[in-house]
Amino acid sequence: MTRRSCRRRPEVECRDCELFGICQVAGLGSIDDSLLESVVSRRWPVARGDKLVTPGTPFRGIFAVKSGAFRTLSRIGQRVRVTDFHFPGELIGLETIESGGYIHTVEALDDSSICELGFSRLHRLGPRLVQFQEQLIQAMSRRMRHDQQLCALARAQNSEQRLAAFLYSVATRLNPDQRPAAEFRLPMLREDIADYLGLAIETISRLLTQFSQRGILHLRGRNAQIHDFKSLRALAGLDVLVEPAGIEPPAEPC
Amino acid sequence: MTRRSCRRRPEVECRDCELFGICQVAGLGSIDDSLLESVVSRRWPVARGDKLVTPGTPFRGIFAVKSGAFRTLSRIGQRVRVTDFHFPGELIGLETIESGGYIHTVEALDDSSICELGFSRLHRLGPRLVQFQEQLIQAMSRRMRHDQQLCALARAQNSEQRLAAFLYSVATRLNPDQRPAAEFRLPMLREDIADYLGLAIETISRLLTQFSQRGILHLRGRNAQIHDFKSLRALAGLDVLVEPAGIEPPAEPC
DNA sequence: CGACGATTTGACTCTTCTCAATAAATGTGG
DNA sequence: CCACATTTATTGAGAAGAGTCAAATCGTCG
Repeated sequence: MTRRSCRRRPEVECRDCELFGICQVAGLGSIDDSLLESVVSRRWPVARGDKLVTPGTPFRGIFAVKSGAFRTLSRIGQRVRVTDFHFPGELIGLETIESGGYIHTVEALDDSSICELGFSRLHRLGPRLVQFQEQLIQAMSRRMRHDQQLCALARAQNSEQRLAAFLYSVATRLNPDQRPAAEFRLPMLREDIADYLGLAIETISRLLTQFSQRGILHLRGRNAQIHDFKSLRALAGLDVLVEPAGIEPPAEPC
Repeated sequence: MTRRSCRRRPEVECRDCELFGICQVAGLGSIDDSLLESVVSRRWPVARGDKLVTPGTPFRGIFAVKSGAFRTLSRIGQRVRVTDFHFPGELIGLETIESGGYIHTVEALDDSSICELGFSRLHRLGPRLVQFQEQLIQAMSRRMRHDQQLCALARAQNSEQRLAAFLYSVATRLNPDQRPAAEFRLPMLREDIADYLGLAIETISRLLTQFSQRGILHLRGRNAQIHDFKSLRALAGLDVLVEPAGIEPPAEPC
């Protein structure tokens, strides 16, 4: 295996993938491996810049990012904007199950690889279909909660909080153990971040310089280093006053 | 039937409710009505200001708004903010299926009523469980798509677009036929809107005055009238250039 | 090395927020 | 049903935040 300079292409382990519960139902790692193979297409490579789906692509199944990163482009009125990012272990296409066709574009930000779970082959699961659906419902529910939190942060009052929350989120999602990485590679352009957060690219740049000067984090090109997690969390509005353990909060709003 | 002045309390029809597909599986309107009754608690009244769930409430099932309106309050860091609204026909609690417990507060903005679908009684569906789950997956998928669109609009560059998109969304969601109503009652305070959109309450107020002066819409207290749908859609960034019918868009980003 | 795209920085403008003061609504009790 | 108290909404003025345009660096890749 060749690798260029320090660029590894980390691949998420199946047990850290949102598809895992679903793959397990299909017999992942058991004697029933052939069942899994017949439902999930594993590790399909996607080159940087390639489009996984475009508007009009019919829904055939959901994808799980195995390595790399993707961005979703959506048409908002006359303008095309970045509306989502997808990192290893995350599912793509959940919002399209019902409608039957994609309305946006999903594009690889890096050379990536994905697994695909074909919905047309689900009948092969036979009596395991109920368990499969259960797993899917749980994955969707988890995702909805996550999206809601992210969405709330993206609506935050000021740009500083939005960017801090975004970086914290990316640092966390790029790390298999779901804790923010101290060092990582930002797969998207400043322009993508600006677009996604609804800010000007110059604002992003200035904030990054400022964060760096304050010793919170440092971005050199695409290489990111977080120096002060506590401050970053605070900026992002993620810090919660530590409640005395064991004491239930009263039945008051949040 | 008595009604106070012009204030009806419109109740959504079952066929316009997101729970409908699910209720149908359980035999809504068929000879099997008793099955439905044993799974869905129908038309439970909730007084204005009452909390449907608070942080720590265990998940027992999902709710469907039958009449009235609700808001979701979430703790974002130190601050409690409005993160969602729920109108007749919409489901509440989908993001909590997986985690087992609510982390936010859902509060009635008006006297309202809801149906509850208890998850502990699902086994009574027997062999229909597969169809039930199918319906639930579709409802969740639909909701994810909707939330994504809303979220993208809420991140819009300027306050004018955000507010226009919000009002258009509310006008649509308050109307059973899913087209924006020309006249409706805004169930939430300006403060709720400001909080939800991440804007100052004064900004909301000024924009509303401006919209009114431009003849787009008029808000007197809580009574809203939309005069110019086209302009409102344009402001909200919802206008799409009409593509020549029958011609597929090229495989380009959106 | 050199060219091109990406990012940063500066100067200036426009938008949105904050604080303060009114003005409407809404609710309450007589 | 009216007067008063309270909450909610609007308006104004000045300050801070974020956007725009233009120019200068930085980085990457052939």
